[in-house]
Amino acid sequence: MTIRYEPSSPRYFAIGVLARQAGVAVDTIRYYEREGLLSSPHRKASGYRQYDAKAVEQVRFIRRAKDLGFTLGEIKELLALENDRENGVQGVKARAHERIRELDFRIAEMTRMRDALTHLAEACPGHGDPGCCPILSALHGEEGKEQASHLETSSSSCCGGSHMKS
Amino acid sequence: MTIRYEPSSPRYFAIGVLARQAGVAVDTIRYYEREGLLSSPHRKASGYRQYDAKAVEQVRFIRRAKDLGFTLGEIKELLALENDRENGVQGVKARAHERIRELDFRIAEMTRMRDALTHLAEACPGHGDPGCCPILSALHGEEGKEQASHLETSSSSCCGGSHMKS
DNA sequence: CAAAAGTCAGGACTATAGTCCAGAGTTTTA
DNA sequence: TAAAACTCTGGACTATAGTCCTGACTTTTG
Repeated sequence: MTIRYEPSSPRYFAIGVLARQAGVAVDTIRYYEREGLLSSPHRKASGYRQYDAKAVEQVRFIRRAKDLGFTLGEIKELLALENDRENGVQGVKARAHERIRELDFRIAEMTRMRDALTHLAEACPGHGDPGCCPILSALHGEEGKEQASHLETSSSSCCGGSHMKS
Repeated sequence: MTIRYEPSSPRYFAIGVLARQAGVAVDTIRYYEREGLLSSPHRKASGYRQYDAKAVEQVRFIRRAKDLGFTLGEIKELLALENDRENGVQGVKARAHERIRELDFRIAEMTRMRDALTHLAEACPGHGDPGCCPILSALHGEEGKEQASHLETSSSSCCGGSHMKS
């Protein structure tokens, strides 16, 4: 009857617990294992999978990376960094640098996009003539005097300055 | 026989040209049209689609957004900004701000990830004891003294400082 | 100790984002 | 003008990333 707060929490737990902890479905865990993203866990005699806290972190990592737009294949690459440790540190460095370059690229692109959108939001003040903002037009490629900047030139001479219908 | 450099380039071109210009397959263009990402273009009497320069920008925009990890559904949302212009500027602002928040989040997450990887690359100097770097261990969730930082705490007391096997 | 809840493997099924035909008509070009 | 290249619609097919189902077995719990 004494409620135990699991002072030294039970080292191992079942797949359902892992799933709940990591915020994914049980099937997803098994799927990740099949796909080689999660190494086969220890099994008890019954065949039940046994996980520990590390597994939770692993699954969460996969989730985060996936949400950031990485494919499972790419995530496997990321996780492969760990494996490379056995092949020597050289490979780790190289792979890490590849990943960093890719991340830098994505960050830059996203930042451009965000800046363009910020401009858009600032420029159209929520009142006045709709159709005023060149970025808005650029988004879809409106007939215009200048070639539409189309969300990619972050700081064109935008609504902030002087703009008026012809 | 006089080669024309198309001084005022032909306003319209066919789907194949658009595909080449935008760097996608013809089928992809038609698919985007079916899915409502691209508005139905003008057709000539024969039924052939007729595109202009704006279309190229539209497709490129879709591609860029997609490469940044947006789903076609999300991109449709982004493109809907343009449509909202007719519903007034209010909606545009709101949607733009939503998108901006989302982009900010992604950028932050990616930056964290990149920083962690940079640490990893810097810490393991390409020589010495493999298994030295706590981030590397953290990546996969190694048995360790401290709870693995697991690529998410960008500046833990990492290899840069003092680390040694137990 | 029996029912309820959880887990197993394997395979079928889903959504997204295309990709690839087939057969017919259209445009270009040699 | 005839062949080559292109485009049309509609439907079948692919890869990715799961999700769901079945029937049997295991563990928990009342």
